[in-house]
Amino acid sequence: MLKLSKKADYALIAVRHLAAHGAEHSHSAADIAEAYGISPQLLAKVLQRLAKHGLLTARHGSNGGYQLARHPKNISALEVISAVDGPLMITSCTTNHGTCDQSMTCTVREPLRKVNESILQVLRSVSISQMTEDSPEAELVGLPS
Amino acid sequence: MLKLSKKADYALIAVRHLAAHGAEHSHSAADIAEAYGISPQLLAKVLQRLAKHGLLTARHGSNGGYQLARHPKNISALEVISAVDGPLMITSCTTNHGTCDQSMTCTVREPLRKVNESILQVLRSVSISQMTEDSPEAELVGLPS
DNA sequence: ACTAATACGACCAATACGGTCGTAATATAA
DNA sequence: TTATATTACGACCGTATTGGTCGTATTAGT
Repeated sequence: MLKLSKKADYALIAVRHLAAHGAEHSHSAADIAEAYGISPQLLAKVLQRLAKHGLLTARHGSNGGYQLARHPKNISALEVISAVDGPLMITSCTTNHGTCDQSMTCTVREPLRKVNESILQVLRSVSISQMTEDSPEAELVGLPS
Repeated sequence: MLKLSKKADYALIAVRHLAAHGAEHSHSAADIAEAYGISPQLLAKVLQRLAKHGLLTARHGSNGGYQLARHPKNISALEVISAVDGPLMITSCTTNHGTCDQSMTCTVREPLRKVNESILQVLRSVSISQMTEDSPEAELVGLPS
């Protein structure tokens, strides 16, 4: 229903947290989870995926945890979301059409592909650092006036 | 996972079909369904919702069916989608925060609300008539260069 | 060694979604 | 005025997806 998963939500929250609270020291999954009342185990899995995709660096052991791998200015919301949820395509059968069932001569595929690309562009244009500063101005993102 | 439902897909296909195939006579749910290999009953329900939201006009009885209620130029993809899937909000807890569980002081809510608004704007900027002409040009929609 | 953390896969439970069925209402045509 | 074609609508079910847990291995610091 065009809604992003809770995992993606959590991922954004966590990454934003890392960006906002000193990019120096690492934060453990448990700490972050507690700060927002999220299940620690679930958040752990989410953070693992983010680390696997190179968005975070992980350190084991005491005083370990996660850190941003890059400057928050260079991490887009899209990266975070698709790291957790997989490639974002708005329909079941865009681009690599992974089973556009029926013949259906799916007439809306092409227009929707463009819409999809636009949404990607929106998400791509939002950086994590933009999300930390809950700027009062800065209305719509990535859109013409 | 930020994907639109099949019902929304079907709705777009059907509305586009009505726009493309003579806005004069009506088309029955069964006819449209057959044309694209969709379950007639399911499509019927979808069309009913579209009619309920004033996007289509319905006529009972023989030679009845559905017609566009407005010129396809004045029907946006957003209207079609949200008629079928309900109001489009990207997170579980945007605007009318219908149960942003936990205290969580959900830090990403505000930034995501803006992203949501941008996506709405993209969808709003795509008209059905735009979807009928599978224009080779006209790349990204609703986005700045 | 002990402990604090990540890593990861298997697994379960709840919800959402796609799809069907049955029945009523309504309009057209014969 | 009867038959037929169609919309209208709610209840229902099976399956797929997702949220969330558990157990265990691994790695690093003290």
